[in-house]
Amino acid sequence: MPPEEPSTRDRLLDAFETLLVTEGSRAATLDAVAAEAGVSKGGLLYHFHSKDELVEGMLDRMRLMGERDATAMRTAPQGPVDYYLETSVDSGSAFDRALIAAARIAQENDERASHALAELRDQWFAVLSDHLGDEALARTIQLIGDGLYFDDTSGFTDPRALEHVRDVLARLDL
Amino acid sequence: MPPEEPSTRDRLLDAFETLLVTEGSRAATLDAVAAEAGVSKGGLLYHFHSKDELVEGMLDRMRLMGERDATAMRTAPQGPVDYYLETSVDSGSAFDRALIAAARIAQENDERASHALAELRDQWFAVLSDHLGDEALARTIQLIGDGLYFDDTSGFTDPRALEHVRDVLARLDL
DNA sequence: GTCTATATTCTGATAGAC
DNA sequence: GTCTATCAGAATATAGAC
Repeated sequence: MPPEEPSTRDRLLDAFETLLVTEGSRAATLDAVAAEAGVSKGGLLYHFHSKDELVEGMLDRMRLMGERDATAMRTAPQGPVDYYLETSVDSGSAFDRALIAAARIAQENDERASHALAELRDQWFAVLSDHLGDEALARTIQLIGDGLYFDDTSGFTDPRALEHVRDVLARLDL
Repeated sequence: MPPEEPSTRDRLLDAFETLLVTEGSRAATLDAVAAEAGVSKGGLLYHFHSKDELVEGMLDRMRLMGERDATAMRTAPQGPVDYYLETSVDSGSAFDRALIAAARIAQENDERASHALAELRDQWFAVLSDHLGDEALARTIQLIGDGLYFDDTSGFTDPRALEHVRDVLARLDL
């Protein structure tokens, strides 16, 4: 069967994430989300009764994608380290967008978002640590990934950053 | 002479930064900033005619602290690398608070904030690169610093992170 | 399921008293 | 320099028509 059109509900979550990522949390109003998704505010509020429910819907979807990502990382042909570093620079994937959006929400002092992100990080660290058998190295690589991610989402783009990291890791026989 | 009391102007900038860092940009309203600084909204608007001027005042103050930080990094007794990594975990200093606050503003699509932060990053990279004579290593260390900073400001605290990084850098004869 | 209309509160900003 | 009073517009949310 052909791929289904995204439901209005999913288009609303997409719109919410897009606004959070590109314009920040102050711009992600119900009005703006509805307009971005091409529905009225009343239409939005039928699917999500409040802004809080919009946040919860977004985090639920992110957690689902997180499960799949951890599996992909464990079984990646290039190995978990390279998979992790590659996916730390924003590929524009739906998962990346969800992660950045959740980080924006977490910064507004939202415990649910902070907690969901912390759980994802713990999963990633477990995969790296299991694979490398070296906690210090696993943590350092996670920090490099965090740095790549932070730079990328902050607009500090160095196109050669990943190449430089691989160069340095090679000196550690990785 | 004794240290001066902070001016109302400085207390307003402090309050703005504190709210941005602890509760995010949505919470940093003029009302909230005035209350946090212990003045009325009218009092605030005497010193800063608009929210935009508040942002500019904050960035100006941050740039000033940035100049001093770059000098301190170049002349640090423990060397630039360790100085940089140490100051990448939030020490609670006024400069750290300003950096985090500026990052929050930058995320709201503010070019002035993004540009000011990019200039600071270029200064830090120049000091690291000059000292190490190795661009790949300098960039990797900057990424680790970014990761430490990101984790710290996101509430992902690993008290042994810095220790782990030092361990790995030692394997590179640093 | 989606829309329009409306109520309520919040936000940024002005004017003018003290 | 700081305050109170006030306003226009935005933001979240409800009610009810279609």
